[in-house]
Amino acid sequence: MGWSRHGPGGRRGYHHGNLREALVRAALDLIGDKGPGGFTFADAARLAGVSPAAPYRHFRDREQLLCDVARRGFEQFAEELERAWEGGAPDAFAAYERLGHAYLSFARKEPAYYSAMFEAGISLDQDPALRQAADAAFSVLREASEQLCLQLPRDARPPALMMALHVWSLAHGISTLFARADGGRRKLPMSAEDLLESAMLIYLRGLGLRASAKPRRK
Amino acid sequence: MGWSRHGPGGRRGYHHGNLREALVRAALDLIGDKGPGGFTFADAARLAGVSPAAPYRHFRDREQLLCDVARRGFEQFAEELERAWEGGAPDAFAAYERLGHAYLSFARKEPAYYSAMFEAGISLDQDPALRQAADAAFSVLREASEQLCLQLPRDARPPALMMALHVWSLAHGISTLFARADGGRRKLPMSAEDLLESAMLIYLRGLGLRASAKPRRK
DNA sequence: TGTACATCAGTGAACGCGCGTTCACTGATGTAC
DNA sequence: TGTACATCAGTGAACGCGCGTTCACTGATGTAC
Repeated sequence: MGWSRHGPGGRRGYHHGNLREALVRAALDLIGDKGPGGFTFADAARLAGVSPAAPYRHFRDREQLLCDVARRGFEQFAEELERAWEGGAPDAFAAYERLGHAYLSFARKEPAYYSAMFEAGISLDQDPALRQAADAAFSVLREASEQLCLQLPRDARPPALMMALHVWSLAHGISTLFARADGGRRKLPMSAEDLLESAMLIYLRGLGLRASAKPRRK
Repeated sequence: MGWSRHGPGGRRGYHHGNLREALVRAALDLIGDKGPGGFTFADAARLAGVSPAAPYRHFRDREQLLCDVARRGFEQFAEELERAWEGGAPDAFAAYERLGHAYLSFARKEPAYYSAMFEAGISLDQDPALRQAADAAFSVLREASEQLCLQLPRDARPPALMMALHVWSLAHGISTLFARADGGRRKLPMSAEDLLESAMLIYLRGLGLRASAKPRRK
């Protein structure tokens, strides 16, 4: 089955119509099932309903397809982080927490993208567009950190880049250890979301940051 | 070459003498080179200098070999963490920091073990000894957290298990993102070690913990 | 101490399988005039 | 509007390869007596 050319609304006949997209979606499906190492070019072709030679019209090889998947993943990731941060409104502290939630939510909702982005072992250097997408995603976190830092007195501000790296590491660690689709490898006394939120609160308190005292009601 | 039967001190002849060990070491070598997904049973046999059928005398299949590697990894990991913690002497705060360093140091020094343990996708449930080894490693961190918590006034103590999970996630995130043998995917303004140390300091400060003020000189 | 025998731990050939990749090809689509 | 032709995006057969696994086997080792 999969996204063969016979889907409703899709073109039919000799030409698939949108094979490139179909291959990407097939790859995502397969990565979700078997991990980034377990997906094969031939499998993707089969799932898309074309012959094993067809993918070569669109991707040089398996690696390039994976790379494309990762790039799309980073782009979507950046979008979702951006949407969660929303310029730091209404206040930076609350928005920063939303950012953390969005990170975890993406890892949970799109495990295949997340695998391709972080666990497929592809180098960011092999494609400028990939690196750019990855940088864009990280920038959201970095800029949010910068803005949040502004709430501290000038002489108590940590380097925002370091702060971003700390939070990223924390979110990535929790995502990979506890937020897998398979329910994680270890029983937790709390959800991965709560785990990240509590860790971020403690970390931010360590920096001298606290939730603003203003009432949250609008 | 590899650990064939002709190594100095090894037995020679028809019987390998210590094939089981040799296969484990070959697997580690291969995982180090190509990741846990890239190693094959046949490859391990070749590297150990035996026929492709020989490994079946010692391991049911590739999965079981991987599982054995992971178990050994956790055992060594637990040992090194234990050694770093050293009962929390001379003071728990300093020992806790050593624990963080030991975590990162293991991930850096034994990337193949680390991959097998955390990235090979093997379930901890498939082998009681594996789970036990993994639990033992985590226990070191949990017990250290408990002990460190005792330095806080009773009404300000966080759940030690949560604290252990936070620190583990942080260390794991930094290890996988920045402490890979390939130098990491991203240029850092600081070493992974410094990154972890600074994050832990901030986190612990957030809990109300600080380095003891006593002079460290003996 | 020597011998017969059981058991252990390898061999090497063979198999079926699926993958990546190539090739000449062909049906479908788009465009110039 | 119609036709010729170039280009595009697929097909399907074929290949070499390495893997996992099995099988009957055999050399080496250990043990009973």
